[in-house]
Amino acid sequence: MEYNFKELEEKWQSYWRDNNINKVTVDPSRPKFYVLDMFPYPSGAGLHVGHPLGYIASDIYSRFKRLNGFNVLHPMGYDAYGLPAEQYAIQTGQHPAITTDKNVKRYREQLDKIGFSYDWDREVKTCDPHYYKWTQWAFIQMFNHYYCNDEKQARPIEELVKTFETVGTEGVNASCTEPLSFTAEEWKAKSEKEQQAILLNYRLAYLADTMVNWCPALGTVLANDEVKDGVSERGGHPVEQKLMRQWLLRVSAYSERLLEGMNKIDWTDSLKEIQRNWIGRSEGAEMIFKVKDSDVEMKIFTTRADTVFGVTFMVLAPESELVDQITTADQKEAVENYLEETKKRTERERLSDVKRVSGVFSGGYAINPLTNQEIPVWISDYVLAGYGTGAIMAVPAHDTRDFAFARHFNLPITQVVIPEGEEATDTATWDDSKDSKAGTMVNSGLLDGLSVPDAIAKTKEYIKGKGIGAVKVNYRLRDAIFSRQRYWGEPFPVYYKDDMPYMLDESKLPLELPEVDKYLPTESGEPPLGRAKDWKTEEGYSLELNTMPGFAGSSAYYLRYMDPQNKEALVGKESNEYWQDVDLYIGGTEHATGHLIYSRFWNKFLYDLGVVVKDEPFRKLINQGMIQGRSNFVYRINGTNQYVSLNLKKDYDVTPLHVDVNIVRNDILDIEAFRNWMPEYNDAEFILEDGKYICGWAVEKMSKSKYNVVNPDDIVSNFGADTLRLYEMFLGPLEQSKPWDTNGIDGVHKFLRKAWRLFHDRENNINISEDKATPEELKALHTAIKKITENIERFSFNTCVSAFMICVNELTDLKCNKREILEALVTLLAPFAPHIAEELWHQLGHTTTVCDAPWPKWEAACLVESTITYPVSFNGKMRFKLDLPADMNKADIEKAVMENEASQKWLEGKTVKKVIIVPKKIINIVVG
RNA sequence: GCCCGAGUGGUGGAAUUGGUAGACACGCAGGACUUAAAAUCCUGUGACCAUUGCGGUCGUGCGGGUUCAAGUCCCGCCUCGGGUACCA
Repeated sequence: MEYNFKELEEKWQSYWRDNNINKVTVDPSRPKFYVLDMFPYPSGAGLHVGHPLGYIASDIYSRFKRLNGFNVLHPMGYDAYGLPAEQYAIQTGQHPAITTDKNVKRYREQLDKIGFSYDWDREVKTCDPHYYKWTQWAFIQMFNHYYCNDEKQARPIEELVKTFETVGTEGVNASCTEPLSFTAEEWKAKSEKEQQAILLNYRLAYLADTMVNWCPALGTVLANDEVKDGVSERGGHPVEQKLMRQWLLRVSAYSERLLEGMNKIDWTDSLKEIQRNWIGRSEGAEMIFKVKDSDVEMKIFTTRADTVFGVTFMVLAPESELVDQITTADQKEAVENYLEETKKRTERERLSDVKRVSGVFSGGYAINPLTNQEIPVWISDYVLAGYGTGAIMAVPAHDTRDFAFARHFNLPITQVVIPEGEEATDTATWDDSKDSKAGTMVNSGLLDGLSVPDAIAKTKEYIKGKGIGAVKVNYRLRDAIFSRQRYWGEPFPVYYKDDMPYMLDESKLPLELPEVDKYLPTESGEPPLGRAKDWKTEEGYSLELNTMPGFAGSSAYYLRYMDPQNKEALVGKESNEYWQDVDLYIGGTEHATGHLIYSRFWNKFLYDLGVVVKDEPFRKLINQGMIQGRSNFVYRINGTNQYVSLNLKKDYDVTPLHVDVNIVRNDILDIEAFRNWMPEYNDAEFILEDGKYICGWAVEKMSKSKYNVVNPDDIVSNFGADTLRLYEMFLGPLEQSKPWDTNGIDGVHKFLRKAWRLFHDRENNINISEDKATPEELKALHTAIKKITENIERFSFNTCVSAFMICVNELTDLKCNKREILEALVTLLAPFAPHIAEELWHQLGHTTTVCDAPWPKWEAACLVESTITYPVSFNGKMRFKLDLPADMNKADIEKAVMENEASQKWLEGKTVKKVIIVPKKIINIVVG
């Protein structure tokens, strides 16, 4: 066997391991580079061929940077807490730690076979107490800090306490759950418990009664980003709204900084856009509407204060606390019925039923502060309690939802904006609200005749001046619910005294996850930790029963990799100052609104504390595309055990059935393997075409049930890790989603064998010439150096592989076996196919690893052409090619073309209007 | 609905700033070597017309436009993928 990938891959993997080739340490004499893959959750199914796509890309880049003299940090670890292991524990009674351990081992085996250059000494696991100690530590810090809006950073809570003691809330501008106001005397008069309750209103990690997404099937609450389309992202179970006392992180305090920070990071526009939408900044005004015959005031948020003359009713969210205060006696029953009805609707029903208009009149009236008009106050679930103030001014003429509501309940509609090029019309004739982004104001008193932007500005001035409102910026981003009623997660370092939460002393960390007899809630409905024996502090205070969510452990793991063994700190100063931040982060786009927001928040908080030197954790981020499955089908003739080949199926009545893609090659079914696949196919019969059974195919999600899962281990054992690596890259651009189709893999495998043969004679002996390279050979090499270097830098790995193929094809044609050429070629190949490169490098006589070889530089002198093959076009259509000296000037080129025999046919009977010559590119002659 | 992204041969894809559309592979067809197979190598391969040779016409989702020249830029649509959605 000539290229024995199996033998040499095992050999070099153990060489790298035994010689600590991938170990990195802080080394200020060299520039650092930090390449990170998104933390994988080790699932029971193991890796399929889609998972390593990003890992291969990041590994190529890491190795490339190392060859260019960088000290590269390239770690890997596991996001080991999670629901699947716990669900499995509930079913089987097996401790989730055992399941997790098993899965981690399997992941590691699979990863090792692909030849990644991870420094495994830095591996972290979120469920390891040495690791989650620092998750708990960070939580304590958040509890002990609040966010100062003036200084735009987190400050110690003691500072706030001091302010309260001296001046009360006077001058305090802090992020809080609800604005409070008290004097120093009032503060001092409060009990310890009352003071603690007030501080929770400011802490960055706080306990509050809040509406949560409760998932009964999973027995836990979920964060907003864990709910998709009203069902849980994991498992797809229904989710309902429920009021519960929960831990939250005040992520919303950092909204503006999270938004601003995106201007200085190199992420894709689409990903930044997703985050911007999720943060949802909107600039508008808060306005106060007095309620008639009462001292109740309604505060509303609007982005269109200019349309205030078009307000014909007000709407409160059903959960708003003003509902009680505004509802009149005679409407009380109707309102209560409505509240009862809305409460029963689950989140899912509400979402699937968006068009249904519902609501009830409260009986109360508000006064429009600009017109002094009385306007009815309604209650409807189309207004959300969680956004703005939970109350709106309705402008039915210019808002779709308000319009639908007004029509349904027969409320008046007043037009206040005339869109450009239109006339005012009777709103009774409208089918829908009118767009009001641009136009002229009408029916608007002092705003009449103004353009929309002018009117907005004028209204803001007016309400500010009159003290009836204020300019305000609102964010859609909610605080993150941080409690989970589950077992398999980090325990909170929290105990309760007099119903108030207190933090454990840092010296007590880590607070380790206790054993429980079952992984289910207790009979009284408490979370699983309620089953733990002696789950209390030494003093006898009971400990928190909730655990932390999945994103807790993944929010600062990139920092821990910098200094994973540190017992004194999450990350040591020296390590953090050296490694700074992640230079390149590769992972899927599915974390756009979860992990990538939370870890940025977490990092900014640590930055405020002075724990880390960088404000943003991930400098450049690339989203690799998903690898979809490519399913194969056989066609069973209905009612028989007979299967008909793809192109003959139209003559029969057939049912397509998924067939395991691993027994199909180039869409041709291995009939014997099919018969042995499942008992029901043992005596299957086939109708063949050209003696073959051809399968149909389709692109679908890669999943067990579709029998289209391809395992990287199988590819490695059939073709080798180097082939797998090259092929995953060759499939297409990294960012693009594409189906996995093993069909093309022969091409890259053949390429590696061809490359091998450049170095060896027919007897497979190394055969290298020390002669000087010819210009042709140098040109082939330097073209490849240039293309591959530039393409790695712009993450275009698929075109790198083509460049390799072209180079090896050319060198094969030139029968080149010169050291001068081949040594550089091996180095270029090392990031992509490290095993074969290491083998050839050693066969070339080197005794140290190819991982530290110098990256070749391309030389312009080797690339210059003496002649250029010009495409000659007439009226833009290429007609023939013409070889001309590269240094020929325009005039001579024109002369040469005009006199050329091939031109005459196109010039005949025509006049030349114009001749365009772009030197070294193209010649175009315009004739008429 | 709104916001992104993408549509190129039978397939994956290439064409970096407007300059030879289809690189590089897969597949397919034919051939060489071989008792045979595997492996390897060679030739052809966008469509249509012509095929005795040359050759010609069309062609990057659709319809327009700018330009000597458009896959690439502009305008209007269509389809697919992703995100988000009573967010005032």
